[in-house]
Amino acid sequence: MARWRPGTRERLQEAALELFATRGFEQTTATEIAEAAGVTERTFYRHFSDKREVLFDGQEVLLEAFLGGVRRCPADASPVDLVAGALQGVASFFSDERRPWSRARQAVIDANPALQERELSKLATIGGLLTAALRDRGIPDPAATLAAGTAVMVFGATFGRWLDPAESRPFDQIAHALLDELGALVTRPAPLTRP
Amino acid sequence: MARWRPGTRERLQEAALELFATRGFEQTTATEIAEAAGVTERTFYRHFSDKREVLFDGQEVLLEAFLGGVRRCPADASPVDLVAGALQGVASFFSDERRPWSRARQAVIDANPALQERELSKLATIGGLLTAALRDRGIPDPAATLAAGTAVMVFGATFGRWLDPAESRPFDQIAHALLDELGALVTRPAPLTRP
DNA sequence: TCCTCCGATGTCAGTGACTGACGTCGACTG
DNA sequence: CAGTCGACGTCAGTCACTGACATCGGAGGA
Repeated sequence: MARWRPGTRERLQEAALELFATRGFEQTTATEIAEAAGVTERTFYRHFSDKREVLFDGQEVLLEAFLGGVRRCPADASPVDLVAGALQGVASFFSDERRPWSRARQAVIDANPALQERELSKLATIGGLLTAALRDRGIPDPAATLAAGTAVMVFGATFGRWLDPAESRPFDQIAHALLDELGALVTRPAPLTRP
Repeated sequence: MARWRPGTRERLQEAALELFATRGFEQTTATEIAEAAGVTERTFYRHFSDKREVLFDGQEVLLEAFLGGVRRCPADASPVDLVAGALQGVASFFSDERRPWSRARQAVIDANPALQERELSKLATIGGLLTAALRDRGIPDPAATLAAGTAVMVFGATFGRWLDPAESRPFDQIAHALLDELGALVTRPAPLTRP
C-alpha cells in the first residue's frame, strides 16, 4: 500500500483547469488547487514552478514534434521545406479529438493576460530551439532565425484557426494553406513583372 | 514650492534600471526602487501596474511608430509594402544615440525570464493592433494576421541584430535586408513553376 | 483674501504567491 | 534488518500587490 495516491501531478493539472475555467485564474488560489487534488500547497509548488505552469506542461512534447518534423526532412531540404516539415510534424499533435480539450484550455488562457504571457514565452522558447536545430542542419543566420520565427508564427495562426468552430479542415491543411499564403504575401509583386 | 519633487515617474524608471542592472531584477524589491527615487512603495505601484512594467513604458509610442509607418503608405500598397512601411516607421525610433541605452535595458531583460515574458507580451499586443490596422486598410484575413506577424517577427530579428556590437548598419537597413531575406526564404524555389 | 476641491503622495493592514528548512514514513536495497 | 530515498506535510518567512483612509500644497472661484 503506497503512502500516497499516485498521479498527483495529473490530479493537480485537472483540478487547476477545472477551477480556472469556473472561477477564473486570479480567483483561484494555489491552496485551493492543491486541496482539490488532495495535497498541500507546498506539494503543488514541488510539481510546478509557479501557478501558471500547471497549464503549460508537455511543451517538451510539442517541441519534440517540431524537431521531429524537421528531422524527417531530407538533408538537402530548403528552409521553407523545413518550416513545412516542422509544421507537419506538429500537426499530429492536434488531432480532432483534442479540439474540445484544447478549446477549453485556450478559453482559460484567453481570459487572462498572465497566462497569455506564459504561452508566448513557451512559443518563443520553442522558436529559439528550432533556430538552433536549423543551424545544426547547416542553415546560416539570419535565415535560421527567420525560418524558425516563421514556423512559430504560422503555427500560432494555424492553431487559432484550428480552434475556430467555423474551421473544419485538419491542422496540417490549415498550416500548409497559411504557409502558402505567407509565401504569396511576402513575395513583393515587382511592378515590372506585374503590369 | 511644490509639495513633492516633480518627475517621480522618470526617477522611478531610472532608479529601477540602475538597480536591476547592478543587483538583478529578482534581487531588487519594489521598496528599494521607490526609496531610491525618494517615494514609497505604494507610489511606485500608482505609477506602474507591476514591478516589471517600470521597464516597459513608452510602448504606446513604439506602436504609434508602427502605425504611422503604415499610414504613410499609399492606399494601394500591397501587404509586403505595408510591412516594409511599418518597419520603416519604427526605424526612426532606433537612432544610433539610443543604442547604448537600448543595450543596457536589453541586458537587464535578457537576464530575466519574467522580463522576457513581458517583452514578448508587449510585442504581441503591438502585433494584434497592427493586424487590426491592416484589416482597416482592407487587407483580409488571414493575410492581415500573417503580415502583422511578419512585421513583428522581422522587427524582433532586426532589433537583435541592431544591438549586436558587430553590426554597424542603421536599423532600417537591417530591417529591409531581413525582410528581403525572408522573401527569398519563404518563396519555395519550385523548379516547375519557376523556369 | 479665504474657502474649497483636487491630485499626488503617505500610512497601514491584509492577501496570496512562492521559498527554505526540517520532519515523516512507506518502499526499496543491500 | 538497517540505511537510504523519494514524495509529501508543516511552518515560518519574504515580497508583490491592493484597498481604505489620511494629508496637505496648489489652483480656481466667491
